[in-house]
Amino acid sequence: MAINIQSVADKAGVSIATVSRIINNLPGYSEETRIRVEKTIAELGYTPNAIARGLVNSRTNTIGVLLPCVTSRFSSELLRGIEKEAHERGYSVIICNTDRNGERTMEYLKTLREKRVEGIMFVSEWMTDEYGDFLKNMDIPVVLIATRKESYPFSSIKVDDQAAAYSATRYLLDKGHRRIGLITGSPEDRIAGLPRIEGYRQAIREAGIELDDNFLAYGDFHFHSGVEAMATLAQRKLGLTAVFATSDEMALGAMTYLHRQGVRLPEELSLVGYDDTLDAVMAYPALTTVHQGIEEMGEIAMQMIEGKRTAENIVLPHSITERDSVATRV
Amino acid sequence: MAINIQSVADKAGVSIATVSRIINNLPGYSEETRIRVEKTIAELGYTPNAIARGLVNSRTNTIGVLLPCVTSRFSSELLRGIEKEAHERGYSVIICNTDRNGERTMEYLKTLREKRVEGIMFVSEWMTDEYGDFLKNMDIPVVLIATRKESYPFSSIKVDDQAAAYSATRYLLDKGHRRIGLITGSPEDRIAGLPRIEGYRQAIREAGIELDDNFLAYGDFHFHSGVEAMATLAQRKLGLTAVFATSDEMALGAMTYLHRQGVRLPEELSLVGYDDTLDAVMAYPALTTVHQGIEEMGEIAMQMIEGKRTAENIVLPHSITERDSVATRV
DNA sequence: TTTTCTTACGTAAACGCTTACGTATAGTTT
DNA sequence: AAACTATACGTAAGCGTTTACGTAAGAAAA
Repeated sequence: MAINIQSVADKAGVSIATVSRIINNLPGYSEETRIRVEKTIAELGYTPNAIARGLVNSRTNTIGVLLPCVTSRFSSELLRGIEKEAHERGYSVIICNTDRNGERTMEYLKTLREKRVEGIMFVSEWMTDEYGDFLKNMDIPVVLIATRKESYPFSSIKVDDQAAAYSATRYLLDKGHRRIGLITGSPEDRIAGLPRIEGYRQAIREAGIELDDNFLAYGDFHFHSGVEAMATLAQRKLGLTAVFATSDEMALGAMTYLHRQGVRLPEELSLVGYDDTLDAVMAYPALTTVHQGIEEMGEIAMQMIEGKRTAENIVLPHSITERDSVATRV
Repeated sequence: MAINIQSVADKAGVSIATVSRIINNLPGYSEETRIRVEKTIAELGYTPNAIARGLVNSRTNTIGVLLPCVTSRFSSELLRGIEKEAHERGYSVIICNTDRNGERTMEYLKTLREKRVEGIMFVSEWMTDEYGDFLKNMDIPVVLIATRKESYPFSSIKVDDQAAAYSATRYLLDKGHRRIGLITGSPEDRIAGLPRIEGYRQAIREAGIELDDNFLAYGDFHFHSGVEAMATLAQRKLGLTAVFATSDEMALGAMTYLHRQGVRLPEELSLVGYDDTLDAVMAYPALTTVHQGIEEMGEIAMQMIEGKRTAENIVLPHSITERDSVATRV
């Protein structure tokens, strides 16, 4: 049988209460006993059982993170921020890869509830009523990352997608581009799809350019869809001088297509991405992109969970980080 | 107060034992009571407390994964495999980002021990005696991924680094290259450094080419070190026609440097990477690289943990996945 | 009819802790 | 000297489960 607090107490000749006080740094024992008990703890190699502890003080020091795709750079960088902050504050993080699957998501939610996690982060996905009701019922802090849902009392942290897309498009406009394509998520995607399309449209409209849906091509934010979307756009022969892709990965996809076609970047075509992940710096030419402090988002999310601040909605500032994928059009 | 098994029992007019039997699908109750209890469970929204459960049957259904860097593609893809298999088997996974920091690693190890995880995966890093002794003491299945340590009774799963590097170099040789540079980790790195250098050397030697340390440049497996290493190699004016970089990220770094210098790829210089992550497919030209089934490694690792198979050492096969970054030299 | 099984439960101990409360001793006040 | 206080503990209840064991009632076997 594994050694527990009782074994320590027995061997040290004290009660378990005293041992407990000592390991928890509470007052109520002499220096002498402290030394003796600590010595026996070391000798026995005793480790307090967090499960038993959790049972009595209903604390698990654990949070759960639900994300649609662990392998995306966005997720990785976010996770890094979350994990860093969590570790500093003594929390462990359980990851849940939902694969955008509703059933899977509910399974995870149930597991997290059974395991009594003390907070949940819900990343990048549309919050359905099923998830929302369930989470509300759990009655623990939940923070929505890169997504939002007004109708639930959950905190959220994100960038203003529409404003960010507006900035990106505007940036291209300011560089003299007039014929700007958009590679984007579906307009039915109310999180990362529609708002960015609207931001793009707004900028185009304001510049006095006529809106034309032929300038839009749709993808799923991943690489391959980016190459295909770019191919679609190219086939339409629109005389584009720039393209804004609403994820770095899709921008890289577009680049690959363009390279294959022998298009010189950025001389013949400028490209702007979205996210500012490592992909952007690793691209050639390095990608000018919409910066959102992804790691920072994770850190703040963790703080929100611990602060037990509820229903606070943070909109993080965005910016354009300029690299080498955009040329000025004279 | 939260509702527990007692509330359910009271409301349904049975004992907690019966409720327990019902939720655990054990025999010992009539169909009639089952229905009634299940109804009250639903009404009350009762969820069994995994913490309490864990306390009595000392099972947590949780494993811990220690990795040096969550943001690398290797980690992401591995994590995906682990997570997938874990979820299927009813396990949760706690991630621990060690940042290659010994102190941090020990902290995590201690936390994981207190939380009574049922298995630990240790990824990509050198297993020190401090870690090893600690893990051995925990007396739970541990599997070493992409690393190995004979002196401990831990399972491991990895590719034969030396053989893989040999294959990659040999591949280049077979394509007619004779002047092949190597961008690699430090020879002091006994996991991913030295063995790959040795594999490279072996192939070069076998081809009857004289070994020259000027053909080697060192990096840390990440992007920036790749561009710098390539710059170093270029400055030495060795007349290289090919370079083997022992990580995809470093290969992309090399590509970026070469693109900047206007070197045509692969016509003027061929490049081979290592890992076969998404980075390789997203590069331009798409990177020919050493394939290791990363996701599969994660899956198998999880199976090893659950199977409680101990001290089994799996060497996964590797292969070269050909893409567009290598030209044949006539 | 008596004995034996089976079914359908209930009781209570155990898992490893934390913590409220009690108590004995020694020291300090009055 | 009596009363009080502080210190250094120990006792035991409780956290929410699982499960070994006991039991009462009915069915089947003798």
